Amino acid sequence: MEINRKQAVLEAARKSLSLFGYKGTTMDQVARMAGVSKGSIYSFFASKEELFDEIMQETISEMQLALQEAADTDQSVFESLHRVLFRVLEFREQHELLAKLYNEMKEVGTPAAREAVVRIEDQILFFVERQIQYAIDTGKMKPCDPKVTAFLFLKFYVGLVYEWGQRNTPLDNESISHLFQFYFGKGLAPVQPV
Amino acid sequence: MEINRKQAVLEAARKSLSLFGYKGTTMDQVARMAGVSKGSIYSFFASKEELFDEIMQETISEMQLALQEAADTDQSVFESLHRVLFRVLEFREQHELLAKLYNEMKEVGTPAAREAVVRIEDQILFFVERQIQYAIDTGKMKPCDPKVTAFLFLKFYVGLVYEWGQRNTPLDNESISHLFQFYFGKGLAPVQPV
Amino acid sequence: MEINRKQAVLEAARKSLSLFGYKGTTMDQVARMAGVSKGSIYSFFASKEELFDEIMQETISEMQLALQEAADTDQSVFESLHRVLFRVLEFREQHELLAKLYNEMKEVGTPAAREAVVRIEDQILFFVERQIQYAIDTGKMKPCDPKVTAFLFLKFYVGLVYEWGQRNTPLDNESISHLFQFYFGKGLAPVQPV
Amino acid sequence: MEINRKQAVLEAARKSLSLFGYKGTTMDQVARMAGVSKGSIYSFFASKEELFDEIMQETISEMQLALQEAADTDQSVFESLHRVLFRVLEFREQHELLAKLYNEMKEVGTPAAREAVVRIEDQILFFVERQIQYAIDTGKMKPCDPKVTAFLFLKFYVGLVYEWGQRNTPLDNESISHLFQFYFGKGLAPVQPV
DNA sequence: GATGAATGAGGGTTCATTCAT
DNA sequence: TATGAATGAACCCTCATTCAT
Repeated sequence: MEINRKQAVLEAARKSLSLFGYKGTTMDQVARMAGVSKGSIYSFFASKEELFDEIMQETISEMQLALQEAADTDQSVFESLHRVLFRVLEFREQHELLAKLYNEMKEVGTPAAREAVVRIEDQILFFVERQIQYAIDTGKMKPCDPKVTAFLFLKFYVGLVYEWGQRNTPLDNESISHLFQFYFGKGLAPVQPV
Repeated sequence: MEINRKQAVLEAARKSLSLFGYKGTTMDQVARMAGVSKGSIYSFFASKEELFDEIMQETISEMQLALQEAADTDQSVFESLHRVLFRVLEFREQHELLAKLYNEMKEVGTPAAREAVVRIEDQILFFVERQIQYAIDTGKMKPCDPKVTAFLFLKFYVGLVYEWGQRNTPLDNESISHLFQFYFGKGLAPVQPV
Repeated sequence: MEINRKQAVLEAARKSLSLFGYKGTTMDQVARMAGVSKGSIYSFFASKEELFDEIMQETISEMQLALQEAADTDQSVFESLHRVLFRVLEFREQHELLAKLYNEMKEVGTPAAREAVVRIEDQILFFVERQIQYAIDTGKMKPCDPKVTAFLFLKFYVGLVYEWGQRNTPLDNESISHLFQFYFGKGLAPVQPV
Repeated sequence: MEINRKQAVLEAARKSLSLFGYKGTTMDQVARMAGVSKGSIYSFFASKEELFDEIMQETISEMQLALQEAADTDQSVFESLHRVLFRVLEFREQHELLAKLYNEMKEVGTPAAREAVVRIEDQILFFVERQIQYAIDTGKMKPCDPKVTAFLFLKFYVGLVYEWGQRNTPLDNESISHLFQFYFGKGLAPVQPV
């Protein structure tokens, strides 16, 4: 039973963090959302900060594992790239959470937590960057700055996947894949530009 | 003299909000930064919330005005589009502030303030959307969903302008303009795809 | 078996009280030190307060018994006096504990517990007082206020026995006895003892 | 007005500490006793600990100053000794407070505060010790261990002055002086004083 | 009007006590 | 019966808001 209760706390905290941020999340609220008492939270986590550190570490570990898996299988460039970005899709909420906390934590976070957020972002970016570089080298992509391109790929994905869905009909994964190919692959200029 | 004092408060509050967010901003800090007493703030604004509502309204008004100006002058489609997006660039910080507060305010903000943030985003998006629709209709752009495209344009801009600069060498406006044309105009696919 | 468990709790509680005081002693700590569960403590004692009341009562009973024994045996005045004070020596720690709790309990203690502490002190003092009065009456001691003298005897003993040892090399019982005779014996003995 | 309020807080805190100890003293209680709000305390002192550090430092400074004054004036041994001990009398409550906190602080106190308590006790003892040593050297006192004797003098005084009065009719300073001379004076004086 | 000292509700945390197992 | 996970009242501290000067 303990594991479920701890998980419930983590779940509630994750949700509250996404909705209200670090300062906006009170232990009372987390306790209420998790259906446990305030005191119980402190039997699992020594402090509010440690609770949120654990959420970060957990999220980061999951993402790292996913990236590793995606990177390990050797396949064609575009497939690999898609796989990685789709992996990121699956972590849409976690990613959003990290980004949010990253911003708020500039002020209050532990150095360790902030480091971790920067690291995971960097890892994703670096992985995408390598795929792009390889695509360029093998002539599958026009020459471009791989760092900037990787950054924009990520923005594009997170935007479509997470933010678009907040105020419009969410897009399914296939649509997102098509849009990705449409905008980045072909460009918007008409074939015979005026 | 009163107007200057009120402006100083607004300026200080805007700065503190950008740096520390809503909860991280204390009235003491705003008073100190503005060089006025805490009591004075309350002679201008009934509450912390009202102060920040006013900042939002002000920001939104400025952005609306800028958009209006950009929209009013009748010019070729791409120029108009660029002008609008460049206008948005000039409000990079305000925009970031709005986004930040929008997230944090989900909890504490007045409904009015939250409405306002949504509205301004919608206005920008709608304006860009119309430009895109017009470009499509006149054959200057490949057929595409104008709503999604407008959304991605904005993400792209905000990403390059604000977020890229947070951890890399910031890009000047010209570079951003070139990158915009490069990615969206031509696409990344090589001319003779393999 | 139950008796042993209860005794273990009492022992642990007494130790923790000596070291950390009433507020500094947690039920968790007592349970850990006694090697029983927290719940078990509550099967023996209705509350933290009752547990410590019982420690007081127990300590007081032991001291009363010792005093009674010392008082019952009829011997010469000085011997009797010494025996009583040496009895008190043997309870040095309990006595210290009582004094400590007495002070801290002013706030939280039950009236009964506080009464008890006052009573035991009074009993000791009264016993010593009688010995002194008898010594005066039989010309073995210079006339003096027996109440004040009893009080000072006790201070003297507790000071030498408990407090001196906290920051200096502790004195053995014989040394203390000598010092007692040295300071009080000679000072109070008449020039021509009867 | 501020000074009075701060003084009121110090006064209330000192009182509460004497009555209930460190843990038994709540900031709410101090605020109530001082007639100020809880928040006000924190405008004078950064934390509960700092408040009590200040009380200790203050007490210690006063006692040091008093000792210095008493020590500086050069007079006959007994007079000087009395003056010092009477000085100590005047600080009866502070002294009691220090001793109490010293015990409780073993667990929770800052190292600085604990150091300070030990230091002041040592200073008093050392001063008395020197007086005694001098008295022995000049034949005004029987040979004895000056350290132990100093310790007992202090116990004697504090006992008579502070503790006796808690449960009996308090003694005035003159009575105490007489008792001191009666118990220690005669006992220690050589039969044929020089 | 301008000031900032004063207030107290609310947040994080601890721990005596309870109760399902 | 014995356990210790769970509870929540109460503690220390912060900060938006008020009001005497």
